[in-house]
Amino acid sequence: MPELPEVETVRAGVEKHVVGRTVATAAVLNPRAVRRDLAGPDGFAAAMAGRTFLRAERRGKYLWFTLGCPPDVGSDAPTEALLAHLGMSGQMLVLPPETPLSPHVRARFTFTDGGPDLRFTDQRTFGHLMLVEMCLPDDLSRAVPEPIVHIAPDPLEDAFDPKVFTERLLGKKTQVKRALLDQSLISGIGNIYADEALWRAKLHWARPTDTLKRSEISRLLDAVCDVLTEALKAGGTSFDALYVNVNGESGYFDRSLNAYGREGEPCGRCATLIRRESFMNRSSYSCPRCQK
DNA sequence: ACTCCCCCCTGTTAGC
DNA sequence: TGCTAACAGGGGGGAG
Repeated sequence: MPELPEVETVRAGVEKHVVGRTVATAAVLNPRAVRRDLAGPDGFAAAMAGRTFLRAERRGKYLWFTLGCPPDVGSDAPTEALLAHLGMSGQMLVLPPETPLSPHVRARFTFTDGGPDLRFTDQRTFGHLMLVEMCLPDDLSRAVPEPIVHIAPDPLEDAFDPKVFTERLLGKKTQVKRALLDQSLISGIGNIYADEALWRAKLHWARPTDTLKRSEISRLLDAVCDVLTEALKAGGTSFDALYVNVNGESGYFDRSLNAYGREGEPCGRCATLIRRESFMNRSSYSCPRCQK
């Protein structure tokens, strides 16, 4: 599942292959891929033609490409971006134009240089694309696409402030894992890395946030940063491939997981068997001894 | 205003 | 063997 490390891997890969190139044609093969774009499939496709990919950026699990305008559009037009979320199964494939379309290609961009296509491929269609305006959030920290101004900074970006996070966390009346998954509080963490960070910090997922000590929050943040950084390092080895392929389930970081998906296997610290508990109609994995 | 939960979707797998 | 049901889970939006 694409969480921050996987999305960053995709961002870096796409940056390498499409920045500086100009879209010749855009085609939406499944309208659901642009369901959040008010212009609809035809409007989206028409508006993307002639645009130049300028920069590839990311916050949490969202990535976007700032766009240059065609020459006939005034340079004072607001900065726009192609915003993407990979959902559960989204991929950004860079492939030669003659490559046959796989059944799950949802949107396709060809380029004026005749080079490789960009194909948004998404088996389960939880991901989406939209053409949006950039805007500055209230704290003026960093320009982001308008639809994601409510998404908090992720722990690996400069705009992330541990003090702000700590105070907001302490003010919440919820469980610590719910808070980690709340993208408006801290972004980029999904079910896998939440369990991994909680295991490293020796905290149980159901711990009420308003009972956390500041030292525990600090430990948790360190664990979050460590696990995301290590996973990013492991996932970053595929940058040189011609296409950028992300499949969280077969990712390189699998071997390094200490809790997630390891029900019945021994804890790496104390050898107690890892347990699985139901949580929000999903699974939470933890060590019964280390994470009381 | 805040928290919680359902639902969107499809391929794989477990179970009867 | 063949079918159904559970499961994977990000996040919007509505209910409470």
